[in-house]
Amino acid sequence: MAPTFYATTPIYYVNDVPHIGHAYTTVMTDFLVRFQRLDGGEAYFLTGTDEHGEKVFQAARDAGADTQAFCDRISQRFRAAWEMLDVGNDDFIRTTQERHKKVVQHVLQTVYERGDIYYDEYEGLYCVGCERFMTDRDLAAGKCRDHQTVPEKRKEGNYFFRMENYRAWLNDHMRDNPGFIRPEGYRNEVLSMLAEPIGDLSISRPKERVPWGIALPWDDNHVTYVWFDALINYVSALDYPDGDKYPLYWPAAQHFIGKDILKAHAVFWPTMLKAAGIAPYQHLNVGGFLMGADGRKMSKSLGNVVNPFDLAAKYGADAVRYYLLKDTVFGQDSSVGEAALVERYNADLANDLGNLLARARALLLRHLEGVLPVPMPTEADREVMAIGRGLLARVRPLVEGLKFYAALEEVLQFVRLLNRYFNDEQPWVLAKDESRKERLGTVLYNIVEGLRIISVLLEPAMPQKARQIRTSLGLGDYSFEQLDNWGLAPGGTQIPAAAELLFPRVEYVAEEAKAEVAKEDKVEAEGLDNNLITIDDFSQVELRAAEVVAAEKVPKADRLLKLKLKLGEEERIVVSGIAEHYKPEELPGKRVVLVANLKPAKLRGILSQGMILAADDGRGKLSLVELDADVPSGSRVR
RNA sequence: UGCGGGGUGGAGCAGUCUGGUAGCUCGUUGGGCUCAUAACCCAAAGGUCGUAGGUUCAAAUCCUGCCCCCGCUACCA
Repeated sequence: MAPTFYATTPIYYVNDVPHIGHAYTTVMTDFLVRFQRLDGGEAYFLTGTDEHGEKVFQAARDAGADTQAFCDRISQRFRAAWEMLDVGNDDFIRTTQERHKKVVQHVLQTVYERGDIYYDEYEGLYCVGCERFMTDRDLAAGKCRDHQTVPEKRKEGNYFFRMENYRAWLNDHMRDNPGFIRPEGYRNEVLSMLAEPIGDLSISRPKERVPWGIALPWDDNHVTYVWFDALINYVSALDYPDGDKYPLYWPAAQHFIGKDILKAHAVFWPTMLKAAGIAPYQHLNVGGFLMGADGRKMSKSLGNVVNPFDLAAKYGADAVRYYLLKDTVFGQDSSVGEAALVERYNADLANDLGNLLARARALLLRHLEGVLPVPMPTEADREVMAIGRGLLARVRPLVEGLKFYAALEEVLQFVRLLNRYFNDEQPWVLAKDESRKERLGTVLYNIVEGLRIISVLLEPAMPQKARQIRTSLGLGDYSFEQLDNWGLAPGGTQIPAAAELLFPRVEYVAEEAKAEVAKEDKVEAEGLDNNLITIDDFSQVELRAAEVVAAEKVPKADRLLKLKLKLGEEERIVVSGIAEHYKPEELPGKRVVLVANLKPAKLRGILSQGMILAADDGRGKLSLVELDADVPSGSRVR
């Protein structure tokens, strides 16, 4: 690997508490950093929190907290989270720190003076309730989704970064440096973004609207937009431009991110760097998403959310780290769950690795007084020795290619080979024959020596357990340099008589998961108590029986059906999102319940005059509320 | 609707860029061993690599059409 390595995770936004997505990216980064260090290189590892912007300001206000105090609290939760997962970051930057603000202003000033920032007025739809401009997705039928009000047209002055001017340069840079963004799929995605104009980037917000941010150095009435602020953390943490760390580490910068923030890191950030006269980073390593055990996006209503910190408390940080590295393919979406973790843990760690250590220790203690002998290798030992010596050479390129799962599997294959060797050489039989004591010693030595190599190669994934393996064999620490030599475990070493079981087998009890879900449901139900409405509130809703006269699919919409309803003499058109649950032809004749006094809204160009009721099972399945056929249409429903 | 990812033995996944023995883990069946955490070792069964075409001496891999699943997105009054 390269002699120096500067690795960063994203700085995590404090409007959310740490979750498995954060943990995933952070563990991958920590693995690579530890690998690099053991491989004789130098590494500097940065993580931190992103604390400015509108959402944080609002979240603090909603929580009734002082903004900075709110940031302090959430930021601390991230620190604690990484401690819990044994993440060995060198620095933890916060965008509200003075050292960061200073650098953001310096970079802004530089780019401004170079003429790449200009002022422009922007007119858009502004919702007073939300206190922000609306995008198309915030609007439904011309109204704000949250406030049901028509937003007003408003003008706002903003500063813009001439990002478009750097599009051609970035495109060329990516062509010249194929590994700039990896894996390749994400590189292609960015290249296709760059094939079309990317526009200029708004980099400021008026202070009266968003007071929580870093003031622009030349205009105190504006604060820096969060992305322009946040991305700079990667250099501000190195005390750019004058600090010692900057020239040392920046040329070796590698960012690790999840695919959700690809554009900001692959397009905004390199063009910002170029405009500021800073060299681009070396690599952007993009990870996929972790899905629930069912392969679907994690969500509370699906009950498939995996909490890595609960798992770490239950099975240990190393088990969680190993699982995330071994059972996912970096760059691709992977599904994760507790049952799969337990299966992986039992198969790889308890049965194969832990058990190998236990059986070797048992024989050493019983027959050789716990003293590691000096080996006398024979022909039968050649395969084990050769594969053990060559292990690092096979693992390293896999790690460099970000194929962590394959790198760990390579090590596990060697663990399995040692178990086979154990069975073939039958040291427990050798022990019964005093004349074969030397052979017994050699076999046990080879297994210990194999475990030494294994423990060092697993150390980036499982720092605690790796040391525990060596401790229970009376061995100290080693670097990768000491792995291609067979025989470095010193003969004569006394192994400790007692040692804790390395990885006790665990059992996954599915019932516990169910109990958790029940608990969550209960909490949600209690939450509703505070949300009670009066009978008067309810009577404002006019529900009526209606008969479906006709139904047809709305073109170019997956979920929508256009229904013609009869309410006594009256006819109504209603658009309903039930197309995935009901076929148009099965609806005519059904008596349904209509919310008759709902304000009409346009959907896919069709005016919908009301809404029909359906039960939602929380798993995306809908079931219409139906009435007996003898209820006359138009009847009031109460 | 647009964009992206995926469909490989019973389950979960590699392999696809750089065509040429379909690999790993779990599970199943039979056997071995008794040092060890009911673990370890051996053997076997089980795959028309979503589908239909095309290119090629040769396709899981390259090209085209289609089907299905997932994510974001439009759309759930």
